[in-house]
Amino acid sequence: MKIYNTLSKKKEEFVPIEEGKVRMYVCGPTVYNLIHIGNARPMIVFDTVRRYMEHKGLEVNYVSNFTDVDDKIIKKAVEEGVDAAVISKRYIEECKKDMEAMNVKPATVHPLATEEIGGMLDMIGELVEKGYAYKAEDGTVYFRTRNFKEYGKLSHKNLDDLQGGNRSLLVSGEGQKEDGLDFVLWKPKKEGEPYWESPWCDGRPGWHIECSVMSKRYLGDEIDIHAGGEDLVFPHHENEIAQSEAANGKTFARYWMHNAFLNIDNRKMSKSAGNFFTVRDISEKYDLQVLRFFMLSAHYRSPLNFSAELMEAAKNGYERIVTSVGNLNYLIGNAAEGEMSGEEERLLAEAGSLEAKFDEAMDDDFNTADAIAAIFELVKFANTHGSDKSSAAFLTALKEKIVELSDICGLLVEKKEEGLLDGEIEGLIEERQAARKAKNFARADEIRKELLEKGIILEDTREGVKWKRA
RNA sequence: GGCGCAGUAGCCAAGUGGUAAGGCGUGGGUCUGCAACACCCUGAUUCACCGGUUCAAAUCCGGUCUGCGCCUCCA
Repeated sequence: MKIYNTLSKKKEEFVPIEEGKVRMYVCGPTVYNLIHIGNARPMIVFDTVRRYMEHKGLEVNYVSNFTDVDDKIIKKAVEEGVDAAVISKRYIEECKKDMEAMNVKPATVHPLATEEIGGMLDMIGELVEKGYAYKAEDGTVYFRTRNFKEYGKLSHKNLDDLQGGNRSLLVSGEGQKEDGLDFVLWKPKKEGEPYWESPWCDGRPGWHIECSVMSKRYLGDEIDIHAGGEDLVFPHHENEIAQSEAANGKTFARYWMHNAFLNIDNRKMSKSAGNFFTVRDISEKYDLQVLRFFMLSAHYRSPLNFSAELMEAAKNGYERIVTSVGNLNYLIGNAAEGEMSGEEERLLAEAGSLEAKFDEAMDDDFNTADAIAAIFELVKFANTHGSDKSSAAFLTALKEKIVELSDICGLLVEKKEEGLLDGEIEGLIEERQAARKAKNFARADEIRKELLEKGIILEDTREGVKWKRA
């Protein structure tokens, strides 16, 4: 299995620290609002990475935090006149609902920044002790960036170039830093804000220290994979490396994975540009499986553009897989029991090569676009070779292959047995069948239209009437 | 200004030295009362452009154009 490592800018063979086990940390969202579709990309992408690793038999300890103390949360709390914890709690719950609808597995642990303050105080204290951090006049604790010699190794930046980019000294507190590159580990409270006591001042942690500490607490000093959106490479992840490696004296993470951004209509998504969508917005129009399918249709390191048109195409593509599985299930229900024929066994072996293609794609830095192409080829194969003459064993084997590969991508393609239709609708379907038999097609079409208005789509197949919800 | 990414059919998107996967859409056909589903056929002599290296390039090198990202909160 090869993974592209931002550190080396190369694909590297993945070798876990401990054989058979993976320690993985994914930077989670700041919970000040419903998550947007940009937040959804890393969730879906890295959940897929996890699923594939688990499929390969690796045990993945997957940790993803919620940042629940932050300026934006406080701002929102002030607006609503409630406690910051009310805001973060609310949006964590909402986020979990969205994750479930996208079929993103809950992490092994979802730590909250506010519950890890003790660890942060410890790490900051250690950094101060080792000379990597210092307290300024007002109690703010800064990281002494230039003391960490490898600073810039992840983002491949040169410290002096960064210095040039640091144009403004107007940012509050800037004047008390020893160096423009130094960043905040702990900052003093402001009136009305949540705070914790510390040896330096009453205040709250800087953003970067949170992840360093939560990763250490749940995964140890040295982990296999640290992941997040590409915008986090600098400064967030660079700073995490500096903090963790300065404090722990060990390599923080061996592999750094970053997903590219999601754009909307070829523009960066932003509230001010008015092209901002939450996952909840999308769920009003689409099954979120469609969003998941869409996200996986391109490689995670390529920018992905989102538009209404592209979502429609994704919906049609996703439904092609669902329809095929539905048809297979239908055929299985009506197929005669019995052995697979020699020809069927030969065909099944042929289909096996498509599974190999899927694995090969995923092994190559999680090339989900290629992996999904393999699923489509399997769908085509099943549609072509599965018929009412096939054995149940053959049909079942084909179906299971499609469902299993889709499941590795976190795509649910087998529709659950829908609840029984209510009597009125069933009556209409029967009436329509009678009308069709009597060649009263006008009435038959009228009923079909009526049912469509109730969200029931009818399809007359060779085997009988099928229906599905719109 | 510094650092970096990308440009493959109408659209999306794999492919990083050996002669262009897959999906969506379009058009035609089979099936079907019709519709839907499905299947068959339909698509780039060509991979932004110009040079170069090579027996061989979408893939490597140089240059040009275009779009984008990071350097500041951001997935």
